[in-house]
Amino acid sequence: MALTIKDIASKAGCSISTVSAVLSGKAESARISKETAQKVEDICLKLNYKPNMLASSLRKGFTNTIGMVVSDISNSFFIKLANIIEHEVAKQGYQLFIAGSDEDDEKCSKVIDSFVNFRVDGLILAATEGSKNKVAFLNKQKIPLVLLDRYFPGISAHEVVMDNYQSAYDAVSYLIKKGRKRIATFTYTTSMQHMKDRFEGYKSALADHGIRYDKRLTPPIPLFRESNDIIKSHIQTLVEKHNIDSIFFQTNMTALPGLLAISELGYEIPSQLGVFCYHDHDFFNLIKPSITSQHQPLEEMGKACAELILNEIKGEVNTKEKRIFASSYIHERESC
Amino acid sequence: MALTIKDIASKAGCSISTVSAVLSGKAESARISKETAQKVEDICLKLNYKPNMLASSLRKGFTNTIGMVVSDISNSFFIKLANIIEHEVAKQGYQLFIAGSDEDDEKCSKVIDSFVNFRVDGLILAATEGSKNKVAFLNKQKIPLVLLDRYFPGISAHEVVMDNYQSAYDAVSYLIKKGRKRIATFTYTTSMQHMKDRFEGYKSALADHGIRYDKRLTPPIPLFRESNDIIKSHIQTLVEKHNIDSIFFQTNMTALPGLLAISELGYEIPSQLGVFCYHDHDFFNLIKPSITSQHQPLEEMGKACAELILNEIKGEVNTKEKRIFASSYIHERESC
DNA sequence: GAATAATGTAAAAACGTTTCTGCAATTATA
DNA sequence: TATAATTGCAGAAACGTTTTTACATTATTC
Repeated sequence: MALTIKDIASKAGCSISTVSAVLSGKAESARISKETAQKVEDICLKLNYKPNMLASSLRKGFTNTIGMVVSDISNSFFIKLANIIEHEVAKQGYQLFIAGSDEDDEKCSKVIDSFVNFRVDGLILAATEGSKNKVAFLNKQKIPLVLLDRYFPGISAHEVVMDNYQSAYDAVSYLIKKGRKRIATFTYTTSMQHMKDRFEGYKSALADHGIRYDKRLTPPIPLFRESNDIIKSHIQTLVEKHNIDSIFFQTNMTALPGLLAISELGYEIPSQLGVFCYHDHDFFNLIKPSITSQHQPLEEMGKACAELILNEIKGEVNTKEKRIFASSYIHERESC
Repeated sequence: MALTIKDIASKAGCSISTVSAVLSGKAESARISKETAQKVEDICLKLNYKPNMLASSLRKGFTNTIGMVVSDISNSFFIKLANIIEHEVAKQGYQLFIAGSDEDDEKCSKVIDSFVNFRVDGLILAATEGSKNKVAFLNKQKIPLVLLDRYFPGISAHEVVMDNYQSAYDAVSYLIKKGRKRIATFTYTTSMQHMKDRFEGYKSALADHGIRYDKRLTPPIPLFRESNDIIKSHIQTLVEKHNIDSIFFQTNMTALPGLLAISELGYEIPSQLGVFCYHDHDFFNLIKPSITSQHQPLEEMGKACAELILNEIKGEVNTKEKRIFASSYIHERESC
């Protein structure tokens, strides 16, 4: 078994309380003599003592950890955010743990429970569609929580979200200004509000520019599991039967298979088909032609997220539910 | 504060040992009556009791968790592996925690310590260059460990690695067979063995095909931090001054900026410059022309990794250090 | 009908920390 | 020189579980 504070104490010829005081930097206030402190430290170093956080956290009542649940751990949007948040909270001595829900309600609930069981001090949550109750539960348990990217009408919580409506509106308006008139859009079927907002943005932009909304140009894409072929056949139909001149991809999840499909079908971007993606992506510079997208202020979002959760953990009770809105800007490239 | 087993016990009118037995599925063997068990379960459900894993693990002496440290959390190679491993170990009731070291020795050491302090039951480690001592330490502490991707000569440990030499050899041979003769290669400067192996593969392939090794075609790329410009200027020099006809990118870290640079410099792939990447990537199908690469058997590697670590945790002491070699196959596309 | 076995549960120790209280020895104060 | 304050530490309780042991009560066996 691993070394304990008790082993150190007996090697050093002192009590465990002395060791504890030294190790937690309280040697001064506990009036431990320099020599004793030094001896304890030397022994710990030599024996490579590693404190047991389970015991420590159990006793202290907090863990100095934050759990982050994202829908898709391979989505660069979330990974970049996670990196930023990780650095921010580390500055205050917190460690960030990241887990993915695979956009699955049950798994989302499970990883949240797991974090709660490990008594993380706070949670950052990019929730799944059916997590409303879970969020309500976390609220009731007064577990510090920040919702990221996704939110629920009727649930009040700290939130860091994007201006989904406006970004979509701007994107579609941009396409229209570029002369596109038959604009298809792809998103996955979901009841989540942030996606509804984007869809509304799409519709409003059309309406405001006098273009009739055509439901046939917005085929529903089921979430996950080889929707790639579905997307491909939809694109083919839309081009061949419905004469579209552009596509607005509302998510990474549809954009990446979509771009692949367009390439496989041999459609020319941007001459035959204009493309606009909601999320930016490192690779969009690499692809030829490069892909125009909305660019999200990840730095800003991550920092806001970190600040909100840390404030909540530290019990700044006065901070009433806050919703931070992040706005995007269009990264113009060659695809439309 | 959160509910405890004590609260449940008093609500149910029984002792905490009874509650514990029921909750840990030992109602039968502890001869708890059906009614009592049912009552306890009902109360837990109604009150939404969440067991405190800190206490539980402290007492039990294990956490049912595995820590995984990767060099770069945004590298799709590692994320995909992590996903596979996560699913595999979950089958046996283990939870995987993932952390990134950013290829930094100190951070790597820190996250390992953090995992050790939290008493994970095992560690999967894609080590950084200077982690040899850390690995030796983990060995000495008898902490179940599997090295992934990177290994250290002279350190014996369970390992899941690729056939770096052979993959590189095959890649370069492929380029040669396609008529390329002036083959540059890019990797980052490191003393890590897996990278040396790839380099040796490159050199052997040249030698075996009667091509003289030209050091000028293998410029050193410093690890991290805006090496993008360096890569770009190297590529330009190599093309303009050294007349290269192809590049073998040995890592994602050089391949992605490299491809971007080639695109920016306006060199034509594959006519002017052939490209071969060591790691496969989802986007390599999307880019035009699509990029030829070695394809790694991630499924196989992940499963091997999970099996090794689980065996070690369960104390199959008979399993002597094992090195699992995964071999790649060439995914032929259009870039060379 | 007495001894034995089975049933259902409670009590207590333990896991490795942190933290509060106590206390002897030394030094300072009056 | 007696009292008070300070110094340097030890002891013990507590955190929320799990697990072992103990112990009444009831049922079974001879």
